[in-house]
Amino acid sequence: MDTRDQLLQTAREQIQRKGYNGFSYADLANAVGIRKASIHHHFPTKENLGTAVAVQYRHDFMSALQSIESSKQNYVKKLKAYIQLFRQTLEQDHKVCLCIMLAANHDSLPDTVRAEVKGFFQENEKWLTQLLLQGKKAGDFEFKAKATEIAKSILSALEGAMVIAESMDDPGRLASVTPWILSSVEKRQVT
Amino acid sequence: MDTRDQLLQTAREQIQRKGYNGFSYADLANAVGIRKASIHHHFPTKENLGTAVAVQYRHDFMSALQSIESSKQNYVKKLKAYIQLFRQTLEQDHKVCLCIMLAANHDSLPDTVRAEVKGFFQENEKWLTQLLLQGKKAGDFEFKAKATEIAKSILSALEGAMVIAESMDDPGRLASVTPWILSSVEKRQVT
DNA sequence: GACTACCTACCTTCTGGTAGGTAGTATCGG
DNA sequence: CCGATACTACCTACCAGAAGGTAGGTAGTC
Repeated sequence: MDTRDQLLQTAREQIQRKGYNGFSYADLANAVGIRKASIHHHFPTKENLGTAVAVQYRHDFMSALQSIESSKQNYVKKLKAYIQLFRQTLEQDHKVCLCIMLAANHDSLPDTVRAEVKGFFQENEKWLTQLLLQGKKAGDFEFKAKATEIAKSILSALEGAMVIAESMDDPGRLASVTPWILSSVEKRQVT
Repeated sequence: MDTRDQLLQTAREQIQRKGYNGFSYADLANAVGIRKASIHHHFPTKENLGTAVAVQYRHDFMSALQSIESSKQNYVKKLKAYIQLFRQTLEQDHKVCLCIMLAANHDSLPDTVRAEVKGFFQENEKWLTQLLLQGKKAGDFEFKAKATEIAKSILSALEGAMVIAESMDDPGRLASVTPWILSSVEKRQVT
C-alpha cells in the first residue's frame, strides 16, 4: 500500500477513535512513519485530508450496501446484513462509524466534510427506506408507520449504540439492539 | 448567578456544541467576560471543570427522572415525558445531550469525566428498565424482549438521533423516532 | 529538465497552566 | 474602634508544548 493510502487509512482510524478535533498531523506522521511536513505533500490541508477520508468511507459503505442489495436473499436477511456492517466495525475493528464521530464534531468541521457526513446519512436512510418498502411488498416485513421514519429510527439506534458502546465498554450493545430493530418490522409469526 | 455557576453553564453549552476537545479556556473566558487565568481560580484544571460539568448535568437529569417517576400518570405518559426531556434539549435549547458528546470524545477524556458519562448511561438504562417492567405489570406496556435490552435500544435511538439531527439539520428527528419507540412497547389496541 | 516523495527548519497561533500581584472584604485580638 | 491578618476574586505577564502550515532543499525517477 502506498503512503497516500496509508495516510487515508490511518487518518480514518484516528478519527473513528478520537474524532476530528482529536487527531493531528503529528500523530498521523508518527503512526505512518513519515515526517509531519510530508503529509502536506499528499494532503495540503487538514480539510483536504478530512474530506478525502469521508469521501472514501462513504464510497466504501455504499459499495457494501450495493452488494447487499444485489444479493439473493430475503429482506430480513438483507436487513440483518446491513446491521452486520455496523457490528463488524464495532466488534471486530473496535471502531465507531466514522460519520457519527464526525457528526459529533459538527461545529468544528469544514463545510466539505460536513456535506459528506450529511450525504452519508441521507444515502443510508434512502437505502433503508427502499429496503423496507420492498421487503413489505415481498411480504417479509410488516409495519404500519412510514418507512422513512422507521429508517431514521433504525439508523439512529445503530449509530447511537456504537457511541454508547464505546463509553460503557459494552461491545455487545449492537447485539442487544438488533432483535428490537428486527421485531419492529418482521412479520409476526402466527402462533 | 455567580461567576462559578456562569462558568459551569457556559462550559456545559460549549461541550454540548463542540465536544470536549472543541472547547477551550480562552473561549470560555471570552464568553463569560473574565480573563483566562481567572478560570483557574474556580477550576484549577480542565479536568476539574469537565468533571464538575458532568456531575452537575447528571444530577440535574436524575432529578428530572425522579420527578417523572413520582408523577401521577400512566406509564405511557411517563415514557413520553422521558422522551420529552431529550426533545426539549434538542428542539428548544438547540443542544445535544452532554453525555453523548462526551462519549464521542471518549478517548481524550480524563478518567473522572469518563466515569460520570458511564454512570449517566447506566442510570438512564436502569431507570428505563424499571419503567418498562412496572409499566408492563400495570398493563400499560406489552413486550416480549428483555426489558434491559429495550432500555438499551431506546437510549441508543434517542442519543443517536440527537447527534444525527445536528448534522442533518433535522430538528424534527426525535419526533420521527418517538412513535417507533412507543409502538414497540405500547399495548396493541384490539381493533 | 521536470516531477515525485520525501526531508529539515521554521512560523504563527492556540493550548492548558503558572507566578505573582492587587483591590476589596471579612475576621480577629487589643 | 483600630489595625493586623487572611481570604476571595480577579488581574497582567508569562511559559512550554502542540496545533496546522510554509519555505526551501535533496535524492531518485521518468
